[in-house]
Amino acid sequence: MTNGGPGGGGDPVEPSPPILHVDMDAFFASVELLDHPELRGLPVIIGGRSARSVVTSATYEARAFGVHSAMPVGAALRLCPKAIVLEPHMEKYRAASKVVMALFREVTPLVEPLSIDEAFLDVAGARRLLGESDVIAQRLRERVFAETGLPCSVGVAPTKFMAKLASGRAKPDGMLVIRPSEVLAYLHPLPVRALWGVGAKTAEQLERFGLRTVGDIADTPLDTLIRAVGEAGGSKLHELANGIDTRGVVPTSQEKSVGHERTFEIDERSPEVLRRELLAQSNRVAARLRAAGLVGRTVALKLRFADFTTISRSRTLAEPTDLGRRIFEEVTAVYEAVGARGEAIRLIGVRVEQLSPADGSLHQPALWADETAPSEGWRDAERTIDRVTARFGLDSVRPASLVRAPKSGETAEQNGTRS
DNA sequence: TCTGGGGTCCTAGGACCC
DNA sequence: TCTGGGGTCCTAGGACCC
Repeated sequence: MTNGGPGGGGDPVEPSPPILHVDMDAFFASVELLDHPELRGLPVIIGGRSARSVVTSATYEARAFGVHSAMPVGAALRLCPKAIVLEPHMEKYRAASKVVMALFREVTPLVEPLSIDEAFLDVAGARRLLGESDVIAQRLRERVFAETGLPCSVGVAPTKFMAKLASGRAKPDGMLVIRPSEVLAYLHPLPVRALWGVGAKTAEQLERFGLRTVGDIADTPLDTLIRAVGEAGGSKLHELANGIDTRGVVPTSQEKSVGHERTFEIDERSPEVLRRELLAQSNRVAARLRAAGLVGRTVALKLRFADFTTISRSRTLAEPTDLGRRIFEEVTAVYEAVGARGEAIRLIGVRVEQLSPADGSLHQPALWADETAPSEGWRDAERTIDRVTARFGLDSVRPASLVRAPKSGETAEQNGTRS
């Protein structure tokens, strides 16, 4: 309104959109290629060598054959017999992740890591110093590649959801800016599957209501959507489909749970082996809680049987804990209560939920103080183990099966689903 | 070569309290 | 003691994401 130009002149310049979504391309595979330059240009798959392992990342050369993450390695090799399979090295990926996240933080402190290989950046404030957001994004891409040799794609948009959509469309090694005025035109022709939170089941459900595109959803009354997919999902979908996404970029948020699980190469029936696995997992969960300065109140057991049916049983403690011994006690009691003794177990896992800071800042201290006092000895002992473990680098002995999949694969699939 | 491992969020029912 | 409704916590399962 303060603007001079009456009527004529150029249309007011649209502000450059404030949100960046940076997504590393085929992250694990790209990191491995740094150590194996001779494999560049070839189909490479990252995955374990056990019969039950899945693809956690694949180069674009492999994806051209239809390979994507979460696919069993065997199936991937059937599609692409010449693919080279490399075992994952999580420590390496975590280290690379730290480097790129640090580069992001040089642009703005408002960096929200979404997983090991992607993050949102709010550059609204950085624009005055660094230029328009598309310039920031392009420089960041160049910088990341120059410093790490790793390619990434960036989406630039007015909201988190649109930025993520844009980075997906920009892949690989690209950038896409979606301006506020372009949002709806961009969004509405896409299949519902493009919406955050719409997976196979929800898409199927929406299809039953005749809803195929994002535009269809935007045109549907809210109460119909809620009938289709539930209260929360319906409202979320309605907003996203109309380009509304009010979530801010939040640099830090507290973890809600910590867990470990393992799928056996061959289904396990031995109570002794399962007990030992629960003990090892309890200790690892506890060590991670202590390292993060957290305690948890709920201990959960997860079991997957030979036929893939999966159950979980949990118990809430009177007092939160970060002790492996306590977690183990509880989870074995829960396991015994299931009465699955002797059954073939495919997967077993331990998770601790309802986390809070160990210093008790959010808890009333006194009530149970007397009862917890005796366990302080154990806590000291476990802290000592943590220190020794860290000191001698025993962490790096952890099995390579601690794998987190990168976000690859999804975009190829999305592209494919368009009719 | 059937289906990993790390998570988050939502729903629904029951207990329990007011 | 024919009977309601809201709020919160706990548990189990499932969808979804990377």
